[in-house]
Amino acid sequence: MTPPGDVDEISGRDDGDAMTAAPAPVALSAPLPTIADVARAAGVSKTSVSRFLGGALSALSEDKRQQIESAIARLDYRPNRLARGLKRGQTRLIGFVVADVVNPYSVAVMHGAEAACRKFGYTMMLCNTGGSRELEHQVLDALASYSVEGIILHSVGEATGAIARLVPARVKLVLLDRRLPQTDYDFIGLDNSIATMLATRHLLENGYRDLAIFAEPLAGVSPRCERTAAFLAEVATEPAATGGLFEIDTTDETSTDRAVAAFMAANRQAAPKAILAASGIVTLCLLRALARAGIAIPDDVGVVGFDDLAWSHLVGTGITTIGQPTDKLGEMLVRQLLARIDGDTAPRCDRVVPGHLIIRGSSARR
Amino acid sequence: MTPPGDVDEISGRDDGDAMTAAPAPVALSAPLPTIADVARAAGVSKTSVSRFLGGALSALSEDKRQQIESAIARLDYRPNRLARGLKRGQTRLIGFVVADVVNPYSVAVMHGAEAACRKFGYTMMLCNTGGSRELEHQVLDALASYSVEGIILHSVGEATGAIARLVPARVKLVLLDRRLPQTDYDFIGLDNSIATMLATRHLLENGYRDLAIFAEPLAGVSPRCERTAAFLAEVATEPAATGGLFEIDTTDETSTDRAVAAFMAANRQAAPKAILAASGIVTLCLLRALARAGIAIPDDVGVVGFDDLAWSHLVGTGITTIGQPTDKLGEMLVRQLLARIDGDTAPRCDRVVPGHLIIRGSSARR
DNA sequence: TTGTAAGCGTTATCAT
DNA sequence: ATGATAACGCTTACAA
Repeated sequence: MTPPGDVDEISGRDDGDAMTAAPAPVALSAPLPTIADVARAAGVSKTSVSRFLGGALSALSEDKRQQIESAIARLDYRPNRLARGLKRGQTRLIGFVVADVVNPYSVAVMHGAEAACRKFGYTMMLCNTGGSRELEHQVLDALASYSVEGIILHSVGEATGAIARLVPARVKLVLLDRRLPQTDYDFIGLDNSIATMLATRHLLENGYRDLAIFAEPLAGVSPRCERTAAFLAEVATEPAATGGLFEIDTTDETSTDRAVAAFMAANRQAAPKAILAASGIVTLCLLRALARAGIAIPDDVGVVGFDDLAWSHLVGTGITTIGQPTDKLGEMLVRQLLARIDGDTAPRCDRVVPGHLIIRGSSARR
Repeated sequence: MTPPGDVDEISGRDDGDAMTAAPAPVALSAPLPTIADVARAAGVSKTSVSRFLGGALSALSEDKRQQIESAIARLDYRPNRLARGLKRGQTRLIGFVVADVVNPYSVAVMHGAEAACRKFGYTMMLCNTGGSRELEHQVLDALASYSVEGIILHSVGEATGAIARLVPARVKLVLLDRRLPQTDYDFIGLDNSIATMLATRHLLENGYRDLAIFAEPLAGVSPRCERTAAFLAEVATEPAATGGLFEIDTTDETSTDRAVAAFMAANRQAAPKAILAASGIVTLCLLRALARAGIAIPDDVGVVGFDDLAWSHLVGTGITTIGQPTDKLGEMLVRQLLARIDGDTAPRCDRVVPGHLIIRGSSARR
């Protein structure tokens, strides 16, 4: 079928390797076929092949179309995205910068975002900052150097020059979960006020009166601040209730131990106590500390935690949690980015999704 | 300081936007500076700038070196990695293809791998296959189209054409956790035989005699097969003990319920029962099923699970688990890849790391 | 030590 | 409908 002259030198240049009857049609060290190879094999110009690739079918005769199609299949050709990106400025790359990759919340959102990226033909570059400003700076620069079209940023909590520098690089940015004060970047996250109110109200309604919110050092990180503020505001609506904030260092066990001891030792012994953990990590640290101290849930203290984790209902009689639609968040982030990439110039978007309370044994009625 | 003529037209071409006193030195819609811009600003050739960038300091006069350095700083220039990759064939990109991004095991390894990538100047592209052959095929193709230099593959379990196609594309491959029969790709994972033996022996030594291993359908997936085989072999060393395999569908609760019921109803009522869960996901499903059935751990049944999860010690009196050095695995994977990229042609590497048993209450002595 | 020029694999412009 | 040809931003012979 194929004239011998057309066959692009597949002849073995291998030395030593005597696999003469190799099933793979391509020699091990053959250079990858380029658009030029396809053009030659199909007897057309590179331009025509490019048109075929770009879907400009209308400007192609059925004749050539078939020739090209078959040549592509024969050579197992696939376009080089780097070259395409360089020329067209469309890399179809999206960066996901996360403060903590092992945080189940981030992972869950990442899951949704990755799926959305793939759905829309994008590929995700993942970077972890570990909560370090320096690293965040570094990875944002790195992503920009790859000409990603957009970045989803779960920031360390403050606006940095590295973020500002994305703008001239034409990289679209959307913030996840954490707002950046004084900036007007798009934002998507949880409706912290309502979610916190829901949880706090639930505790109050179930008879808890001496409340506390455990959080990582607020340090201006928006969800921590918002949750704390909403918690205190809600507690204030119940005259008989008190509420306080305990900041803990999640990397230091004794920190949580101390906070727990301080809270449990507080005066109002008669008032049923409960703790709202402001994040999944804090929930974990808190539960560990309570276990170490031999404090019973919910008998000695009620517990509600942000972020519904897979194991929430396995601990004790189950931990009451605030769930977030993480997959949906991931998809929303990508969609928002793609809209901007497509030229959407609407004013800053600030979209929040509602959390839902999943009531389990840890906040049982008192 | 800077002669006016040297300043590359920063002059505002903005229409409408009247931010005359903008703090950012670069106009919003200015094209990014290229190596040519730097060369012009520094009064040297592109070549010299490229040499500077490439660290060819020896071939550069101190004079020009400073000029270039200052020009780069002035323009806030950063090289375009796409262009560099296209020309040099070095993209500094590594793909991580994982069967299940939300699996804590994968996440933990990813954490280590991401850190290693960054350490060595690489950036990670993350793809999730959800265990689908088709998706694996698709994402491998996508990664190849970006000319990643290497891929870490947590495969769906079988060798596919998509994997074979990476070879002509000169993409290095290293398998994580799951071997691919009939292939000779580099492999790094857990020493399943020893880890399983450790866990099984522990159960036997603690008096359990009626054992079972719960696993997802083996389907030729190597860790599942190896763990099951090692489990059965170890059980066989104890004449008074019996052991069986229960395959469960982790996406269907009733599947685990049925398996648990079947195992618990089995004859040998006198023999203390214990279950070895062959993965973190299975452990989770198992614990849920036991909770639903009201079966007490370890009184009614002992439990040991693969993969040490953050919450392992919070459930009941703690779940005995087999921990893996996941961060180390991640780094090993990247190092292996980089070695191959650097031209290492050593024969197929098959490296296993030892797991360690973390003994908690779920396997207490009978 | 420095620079010129030719590509890397695409797409886009402009002819034809 | 089709095809030269010039970019995209960079590296690298090869010259000087």
